[in-house]
Amino acid sequence: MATHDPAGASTAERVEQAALRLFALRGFEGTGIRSIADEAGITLGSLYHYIGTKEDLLDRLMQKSMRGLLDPGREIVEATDNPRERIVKLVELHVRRHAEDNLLSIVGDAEIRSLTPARRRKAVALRDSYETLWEETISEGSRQGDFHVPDVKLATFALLEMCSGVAYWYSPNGRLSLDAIAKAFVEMALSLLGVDPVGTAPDARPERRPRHRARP
Amino acid sequence: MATHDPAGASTAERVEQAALRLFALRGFEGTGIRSIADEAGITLGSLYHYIGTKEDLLDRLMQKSMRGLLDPGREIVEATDNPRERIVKLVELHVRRHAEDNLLSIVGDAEIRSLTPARRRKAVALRDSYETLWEETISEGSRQGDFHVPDVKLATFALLEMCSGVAYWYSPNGRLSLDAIAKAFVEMALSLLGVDPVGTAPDARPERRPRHRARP
DNA sequence: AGGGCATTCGATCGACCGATCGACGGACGG
DNA sequence: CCGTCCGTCGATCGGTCGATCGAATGCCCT
Repeated sequence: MATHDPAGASTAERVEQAALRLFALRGFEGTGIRSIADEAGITLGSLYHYIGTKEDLLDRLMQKSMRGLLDPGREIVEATDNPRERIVKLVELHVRRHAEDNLLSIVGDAEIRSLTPARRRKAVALRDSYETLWEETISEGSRQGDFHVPDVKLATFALLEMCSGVAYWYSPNGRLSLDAIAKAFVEMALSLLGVDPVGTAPDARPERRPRHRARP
Repeated sequence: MATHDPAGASTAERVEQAALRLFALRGFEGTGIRSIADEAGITLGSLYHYIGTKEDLLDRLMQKSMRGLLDPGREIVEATDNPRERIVKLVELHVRRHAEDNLLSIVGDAEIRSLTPARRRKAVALRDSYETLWEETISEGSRQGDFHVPDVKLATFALLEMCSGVAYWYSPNGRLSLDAIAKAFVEMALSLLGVDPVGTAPDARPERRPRHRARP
């Protein structure tokens, strides 16, 4: 029942985790089905009682990866009016998922190309929907004068890409806690968006430090 | 002599370009040597008069990709004192190369994992050297009070990643010119770094617009 | 105790993988 | 006019790929 790699995981869960590790490490094409079976501790014949084809397995991981971003992303957009608050929550979501589920995120981001056309189209559609959440938020924020970016689409791509990179270097044993990392990325994102340092919170927080740039 | 895919390219050049296209599109492991031969317009047997092994071919592309960033990057660092000017030039270099040589950049960024350990170590060392140029620039800029970032290393990763993303969507026929894209990324990078809007150039340019501007 | 079913296994399939080889050919220098 | 040699080719190597199948096993429910 536990979703996070319990010691006594079922075989199906071990298979999925094994595939995830290997796909993230060596890529889909670079991973043989025998390696997956080995990593899961079963034989090749047994493996095929859990996966349909190798691509079915990838497709399921892919869906899981994108759903884990798109669904909470939509909730955020529906629940938040203010573009500034929205982008803060979107960045936090994106960074946290790319850190906590870094393997799934790597596969989701990098292996779209390994899907056959029909499935790739669906995956691309999901990704586009997710990116649209960001783009509309940034566009709205620019329209309202909260954000100041040279180009909405470029800012969207830049922001998404910079947050996705977390998946490639995050380690739970690293120098910074995930909270600290998320906070830093929110700060950098707002800065990139040209958000006026003063003022999201209407209730004035007196302890706010100068954030960036001490304007003399 | 032309370096950019002349119509009458030599066979060796056609082979390299073919491999580059395919590695960038399908990945190293996802590309068969027969596909490379086909794409280059020769037979499999002939192919092996130009490449050593498939990995030799990748390694050469890899070196080319990293050298194309590291060498000019070092020149910039040596020629520029001011961290602000330095980072502007580094961003321009990185974005321009990831756009103009997007296939080579994609392969260089994504296929390090496909190299065997000895070669991978060398490639990683080159990449680390390049990233150090950025990190030291950002660190120095922070020390001098020009930049204001939550964390130097996080800012380095964020900046590099956001600029690398250009390789995946740039098209010479796109909505924006490469000059415009580079300019926008410089602007976003400086904003992310919390650079004070006023004043890089000591010689006061009167026509400087309000940086982020509200477009009428 | 026994029936039924999910799970596992080893053997095996044809296709494709990266890589090698000897033969052919034609352009060019002597 | 002939020998040399670089580039090209088709054939072929052993190995690995993804995928399938029937038989054996273990477990649960009745």
